[in-house]
Amino acid sequence: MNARPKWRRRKTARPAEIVQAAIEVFCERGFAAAKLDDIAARAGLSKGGIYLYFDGKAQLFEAVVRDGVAPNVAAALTLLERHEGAFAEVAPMLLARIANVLQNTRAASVAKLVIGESQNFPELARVWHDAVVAPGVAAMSAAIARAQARGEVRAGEPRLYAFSLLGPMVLGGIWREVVAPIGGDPLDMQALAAQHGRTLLNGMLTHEAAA
Amino acid sequence: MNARPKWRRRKTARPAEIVQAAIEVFCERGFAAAKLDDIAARAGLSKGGIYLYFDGKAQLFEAVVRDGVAPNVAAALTLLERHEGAFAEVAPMLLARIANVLQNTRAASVAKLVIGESQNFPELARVWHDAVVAPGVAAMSAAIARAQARGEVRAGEPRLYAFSLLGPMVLGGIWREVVAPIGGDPLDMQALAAQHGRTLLNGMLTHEAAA
Amino acid sequence: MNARPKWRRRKTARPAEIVQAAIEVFCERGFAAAKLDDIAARAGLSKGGIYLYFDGKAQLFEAVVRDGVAPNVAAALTLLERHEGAFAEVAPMLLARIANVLQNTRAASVAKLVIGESQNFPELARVWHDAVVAPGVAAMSAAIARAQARGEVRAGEPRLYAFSLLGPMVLGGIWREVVAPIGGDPLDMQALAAQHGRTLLNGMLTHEAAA
Amino acid sequence: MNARPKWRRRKTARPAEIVQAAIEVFCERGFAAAKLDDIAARAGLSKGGIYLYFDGKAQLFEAVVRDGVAPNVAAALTLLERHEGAFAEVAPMLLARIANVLQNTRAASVAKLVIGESQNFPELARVWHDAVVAPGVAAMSAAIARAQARGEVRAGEPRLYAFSLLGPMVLGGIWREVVAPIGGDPLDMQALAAQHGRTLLNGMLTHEAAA
DNA sequence: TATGAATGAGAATTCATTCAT
DNA sequence: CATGAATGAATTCTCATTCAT
Repeated sequence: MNARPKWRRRKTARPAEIVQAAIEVFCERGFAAAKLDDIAARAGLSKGGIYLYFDGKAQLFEAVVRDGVAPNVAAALTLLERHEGAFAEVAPMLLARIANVLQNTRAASVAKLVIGESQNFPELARVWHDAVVAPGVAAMSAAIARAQARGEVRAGEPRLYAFSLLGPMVLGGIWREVVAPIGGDPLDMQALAAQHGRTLLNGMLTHEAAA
Repeated sequence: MNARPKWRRRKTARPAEIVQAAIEVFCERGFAAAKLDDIAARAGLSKGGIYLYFDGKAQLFEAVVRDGVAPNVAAALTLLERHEGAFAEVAPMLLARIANVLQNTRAASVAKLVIGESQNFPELARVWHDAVVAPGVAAMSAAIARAQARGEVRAGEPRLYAFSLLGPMVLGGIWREVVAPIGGDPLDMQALAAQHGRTLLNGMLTHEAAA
Repeated sequence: MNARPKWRRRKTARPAEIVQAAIEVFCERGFAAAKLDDIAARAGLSKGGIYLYFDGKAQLFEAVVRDGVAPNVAAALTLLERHEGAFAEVAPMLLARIANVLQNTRAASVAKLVIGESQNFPELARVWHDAVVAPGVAAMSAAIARAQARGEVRAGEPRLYAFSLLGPMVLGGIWREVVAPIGGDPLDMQALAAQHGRTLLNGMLTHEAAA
Repeated sequence: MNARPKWRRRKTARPAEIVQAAIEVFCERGFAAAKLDDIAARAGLSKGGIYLYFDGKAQLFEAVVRDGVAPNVAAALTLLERHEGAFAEVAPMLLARIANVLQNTRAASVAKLVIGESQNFPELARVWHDAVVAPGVAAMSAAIARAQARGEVRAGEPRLYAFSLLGPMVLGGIWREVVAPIGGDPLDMQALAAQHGRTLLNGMLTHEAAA
């Protein structure tokens, strides 16, 4: 009677806790199969409590996507834009960082989620596009274009080069998410990043840059 | 009294019609959000009728995956295994073919589906792995290893080379499925295949083979 | 082309075959849980074929009840009415016959069925009442009343005597149907009939008749 | 806006209310024909609400059987086991009590239910057997054997005597459940208990005990 | 804030019945 | 006569959302 209330969590911490729990459950089950009950249980509150912080399942999903990918992308982008060195130096660093993020964060899971639900949540896909995909591809393309202007990279569509560079990492992420869990051969993302970087740069760089 | 029967007897054609309708609906909505009612309506029969041919939603989903991807993969594999020419010739053909399949069939949609539901349907993911992924990667790696043995391709892990080769096409498929529909810049798959093939081969081939 | 039709069963035999199959399935599952598919399969025709002979599930059920009990009751009744000997002779014979019927026919199963579905099928219960129960109790009571008139049986309500006589056999039937199948101690119906007959007659008969 | 809340919080009372409603509906319709909608309506909540307290229809059915019979049986058993008087005194009391229970409770209805569904729910039948039938018959047989040892009851299989004693009451219960509702002659259970007790004891007791 | 009982709209699934063949 | 594909109404069970407490 005299004492401590049952809940001790700071109200400011709650939304983040819920999102964290939601990331886990959505990633494990997908949007439709995720139950608010499960999310609430993992977040340590009641189902109804979620509605104090989010308007509903869809809104919670949006929050998950925003919080789950955007930060990592932002970090990668600054790397790209700020770095002033040769493309042959930046590219491997970027690939290694992507490999690292895909290995150590839920980014791949969340991306998978967005991919799977993009038809059902077009607004969401748009958010993701505007916040993640478009800036990422644009920054990448711009960096490549600058490298071309500097004579480091051969002629060619910068955006398609960006696909060449990023595609294998995406495939690697899918592999880790989907194939490895069901018994497929495991994949060393760092090795992939290294060999792919080496090979692709070898194909992209001009003779002068490669020298 | 004047005419049309409520239904027509179509025993042999039905399963394929249902699977076709199911592919459409599952691809549009995802597994959980797909309603048997919709599938039935598109297939031109009643909801209950589906159960004459399939044991339930999950079984229908399995049929969709089997029928929706495997054939295309099989075709690509034979191309790889049968072709006796130089790797520098086969690779571009293969990429072009993949671009073609991703543009003109539902393979990418179905793949997206499997990726999204692989946790909820591990058996399904396994089927897909055994029928599609493992053979594809294996054939690709083997072809690369043979090319290395012939002195055409530089040293390097064959499987990682396969990822380098296929990854951008996968990314392209995702782009077409997810990004383009919500207003992202459209992507020319053939151009991607061409430029990527050129660039990567440039990086993979030995000096002799490149000559 | 030239020869034997696929079906050889005489059309006159069909209804009985269907009823026979229906008795089995209804007794095993109860009315609601019995599937026409099962009945049809056991009867060796298609589900639709049943409708050539019966108007529907309920009508088939009625036929089952009529055919499943009435004949045995009729036989027992004639025994009761025709026999001119002393009650002390008739009663044990009757009990033995009942024991025999309950052991060797589906009468108990069908009775259980009617008991269970009597609320859902009042007409059915009525048929059963009019054809089986009322005549049986009436004949029994009349025989007892005659025996009382002859000074063989003590004073008392004849109908209640009938309950005393028949009740244990009914209980025995239930035991065999319900308790024995799930591991209850088996019951020797003949022994029950014998001991019960001896004991009850001992209590019913007047001193003169018992002498 | 003027008032009544859509629902009231009644956590502790709910299960009993639901079971009560379920007893009614199951007894009236049988297991298969009983609709959860009806049960919910009678219990005063919505269909989905039942699932807060029971896992499904089958589990609710089990609860009904447990709550519907066991208590009455327990009471009867204690009567049998505790009473120290002569069998000639206990037996009529027991029969009168059974008559009373069958007249005033739903025991007969529930028993009918179990009998009808025993094949479909073997676990249920077993519960009923273990909780009701076996102990009842055992206690009865033991009491009779003790009476035989005291020289009150004639030689004979105690269990068969138990059947002789109880059978007519069971038949009476069936009559009230099945025959009376459809217009059969009503049955006075107390009169049956009295006359049957008198008659059967007359046949069971030894000369000394009868004196 | 927080709870969790209650709701109610849905969806999958079953199966008696019909009817074109 | 017979079939069995097709129907569609009925029913169980689920779960996001609400709201009295």
